[in-house]
Amino acid sequence: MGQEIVADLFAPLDDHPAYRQIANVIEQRIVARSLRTGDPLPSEMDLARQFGVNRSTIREAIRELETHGLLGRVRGEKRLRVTRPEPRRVSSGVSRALALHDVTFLELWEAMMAIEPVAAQYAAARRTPAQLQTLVRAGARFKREVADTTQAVAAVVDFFTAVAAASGNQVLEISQAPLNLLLAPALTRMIDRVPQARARIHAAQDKIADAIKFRRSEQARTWMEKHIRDFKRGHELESIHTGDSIHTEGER
Amino acid sequence: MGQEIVADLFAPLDDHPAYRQIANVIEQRIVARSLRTGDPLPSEMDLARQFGVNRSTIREAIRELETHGLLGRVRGEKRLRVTRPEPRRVSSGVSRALALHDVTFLELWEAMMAIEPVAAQYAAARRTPAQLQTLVRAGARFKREVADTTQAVAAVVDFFTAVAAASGNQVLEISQAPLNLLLAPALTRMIDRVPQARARIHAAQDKIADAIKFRRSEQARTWMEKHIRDFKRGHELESIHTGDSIHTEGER
DNA sequence: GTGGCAAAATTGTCCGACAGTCCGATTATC
DNA sequence: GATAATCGGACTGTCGGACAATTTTGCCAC
Repeated sequence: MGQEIVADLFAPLDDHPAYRQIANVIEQRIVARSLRTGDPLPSEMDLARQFGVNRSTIREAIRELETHGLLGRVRGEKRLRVTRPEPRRVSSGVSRALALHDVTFLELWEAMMAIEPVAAQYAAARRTPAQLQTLVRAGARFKREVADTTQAVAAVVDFFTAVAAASGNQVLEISQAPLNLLLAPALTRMIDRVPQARARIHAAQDKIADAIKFRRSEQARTWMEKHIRDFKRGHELESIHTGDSIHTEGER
Repeated sequence: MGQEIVADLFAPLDDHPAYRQIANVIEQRIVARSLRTGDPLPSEMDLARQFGVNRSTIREAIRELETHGLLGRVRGEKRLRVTRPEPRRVSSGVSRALALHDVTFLELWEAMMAIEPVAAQYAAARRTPAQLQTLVRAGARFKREVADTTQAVAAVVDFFTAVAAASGNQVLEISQAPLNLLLAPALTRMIDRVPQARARIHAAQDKIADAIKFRRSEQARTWMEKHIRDFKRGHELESIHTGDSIHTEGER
């Protein structure tokens, strides 16, 4: 705590290995749009020649970009091409990170309170018919599958995803996505232990979907707020929670 | 657009290459906490032996996990160890994704409106003295560097980061982080063209910092709202914007 | 232009090698 | 006895070459 803070005279020079440097160079080309989405990447041997390194090195660099979702290949194709990172892919990384950081339910809930109502509000204003439909379908699916916990939880997640997608705001959408994967385990426990949860969720989804359907922004927002608030009450009711972490306990 | 949507009967089996399979296996071990944070990974040759593949293959798998931030090495060390993905690292991936998706300023702004005020509110309630200090420092830095656009913008970003960090909510923090990298370019343009921007930013930061200092949640939230709203006005004033995309135009 | 086919190119994986460096143990020094 | 210098082993980063499987391409016939 009380250690002396002295401005270091020299910054630690971190020598990036070649594969990382190469990855960075290519990445910059992509974000600078010098390589455009859909463009095929030169062959590995070609890249190796251009960068003056071995093919193995190139491959390691490429792996890096591939996992970032900046490179990918269309099914059945061999050549890599520049790809736009899909929200789903990116968000899964975020939620994995959050899970490893042992976020509490309260943290998740607060974030949901911040994002979901706003998303619902904009969704009411901007949803397309198609978006409305997937949203309604998710609601219907929940109603149909109430009995099957796994399915029901998946439907809830889909509902939130649909709302976010309908918001017509990519930033909100991608901000919301990671919350879903965190919500699932918590919701699963809750929905099993709190009897009235299912009914309340169904009712709320109905109201929200209606509001979005009839383009009532304020209502959509308000109902979504109530909906999320309910989650917190449900979680408190569940109350026999062993720990604070959302994360399902790993084995010793 | 109007293409038929039929639920496929069979999912296309994509034969994951070995390096991907291996990456998945190790990743699952990590999220299941069977490999715990800080644990050193076996040597590449050892892993190659265990998985029964060549070291090159192992290396490609490892690259994948390394870029996800699940593996890393402490400076100057050679062996990889299991790491917790840092918010910054993860968020940079998200904002790169968003940048490639050509988010508009409005989208960014709406997301900021959703997240930042809430973060400020919780920050007022929960900030530690240290967090308050870094926050105040960022504000001071802005004041000091108003003349230098680059520095000033960096200070603004730092301010937001500090607020989010002080919120004591990891989910909010990690949700907020990507917004910063998107904000920077937009803010840079704005701050240069709208004369009164700097003064207003400074005033707002002062108010927000004060509210957080004296633990006034509502004030913190309200002032942050005003602050963000100002950005939108600034952006409208700037108005000679060539396109909607935040992204600085890439060359042909 | 279309279809079909063989050749060339490309990817995934393997093997072996070597310099540079980090780590741990051993030995030398105060 | 504690600390500092030294040495060998273990690893990583990178390289070169190789090969099967599969995709892409060029070409020819229709």
